[in-house]
Amino acid sequence: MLKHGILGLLNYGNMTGYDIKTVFNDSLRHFWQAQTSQIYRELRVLEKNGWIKATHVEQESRPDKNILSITEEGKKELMRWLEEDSAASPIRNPMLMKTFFRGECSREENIQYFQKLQEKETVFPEGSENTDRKRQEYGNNIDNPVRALYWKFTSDFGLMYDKMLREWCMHCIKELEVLKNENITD
Amino acid sequence: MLKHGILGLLNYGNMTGYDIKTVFNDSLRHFWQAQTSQIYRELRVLEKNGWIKATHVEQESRPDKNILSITEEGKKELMRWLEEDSAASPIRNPMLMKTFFRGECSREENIQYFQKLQEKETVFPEGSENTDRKRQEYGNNIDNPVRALYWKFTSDFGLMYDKMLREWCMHCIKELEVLKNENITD
DNA sequence: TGGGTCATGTAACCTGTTACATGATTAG
DNA sequence: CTAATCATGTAACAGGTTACATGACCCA
Repeated sequence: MLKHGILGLLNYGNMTGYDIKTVFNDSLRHFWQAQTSQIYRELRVLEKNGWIKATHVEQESRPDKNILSITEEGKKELMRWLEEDSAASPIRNPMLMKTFFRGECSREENIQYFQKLQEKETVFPEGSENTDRKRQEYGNNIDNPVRALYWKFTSDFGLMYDKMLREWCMHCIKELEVLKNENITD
Repeated sequence: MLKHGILGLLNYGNMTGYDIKTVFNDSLRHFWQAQTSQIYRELRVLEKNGWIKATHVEQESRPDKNILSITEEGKKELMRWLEEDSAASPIRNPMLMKTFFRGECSREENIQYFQKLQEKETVFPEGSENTDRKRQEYGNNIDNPVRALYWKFTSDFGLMYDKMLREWCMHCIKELEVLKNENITD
């Protein structure tokens, strides 16, 4: 997956490994994160597959860099991946795993637990005003309007997810509050 | 994460590795999936940590089995994990990764793409009637009402997620349809 | 007679995390 | 003076996937 993400970014234009890391961890962090160590490892594989090529550039006031560019083979592979009918994403949600077993803790503790969750497990923890500003900035920075639209789609998903998460937390809290009133003895 | 999930299940009662696999892949599949190979590997680690112990039971008409049970140390570790203020789940969404780069495909293809997504990427692909029935069955099968409630919470999350996913897909399709009408030339 | 269930695993591989390592320049 | 930025990685480990392997019993 990361392989094809990197390929997609290099299809937008040439970059260094450092640039790729920056784009993932700044602009795309609402759907993917990647460590530097993993990026450089995948880059080696991509190069071995003939999907990208590296051009070494010497610099004076900065460390030397490798400028990566996508090859024709790489573009083919990118399109193959995009059009391929991929399997559904595997379901594995650490937050729900813990929630499931939280029945072992007291109801009061769990009301607090859900209150914290709705702040902590959000895609955009910065608050909606801040997120709106970042969204506008990013939209203006992309020259290609179609690409800007698809970025917005992924970002919309994040906003809708966060809204749903808050609603779910409030729903769980409400059910726990009902229990409280029904049953005086905890 | 899987380690503590297994610990949580063994806290409910003794089980074999096979039972654990069945519970994960049947009743808990809406938030976690695990391969047999991984389960048996983790069981060895849990035993090495002294959190569970195994009792070998010989059988005649069935293969011998190892009945796993949680130790006092294991219960402590389970509670430590439950109460620990865990980090937010890492954000890594393969579906959004592909969506982001789908700008490279035609608008028509992408309308179809989103139409498929809302069926394919759901937590409960069986349809809501079927899911409702399974939810009731499961709820009735758990003798402990608190545990049944927390199972329902995780299952509610799945239903709300699926609803949100469908809304998001429809939202994206709508925006693509608007583009169609604005711009006659694709 | 063929497929599902019970029951155990191993081996190789791929993906992601954590910690470490270097080092100059530049902005506050 | 200190922190951030640019720029590259390695090593070890943890977690998850895929493929393989065995074998009896039971039900249709």
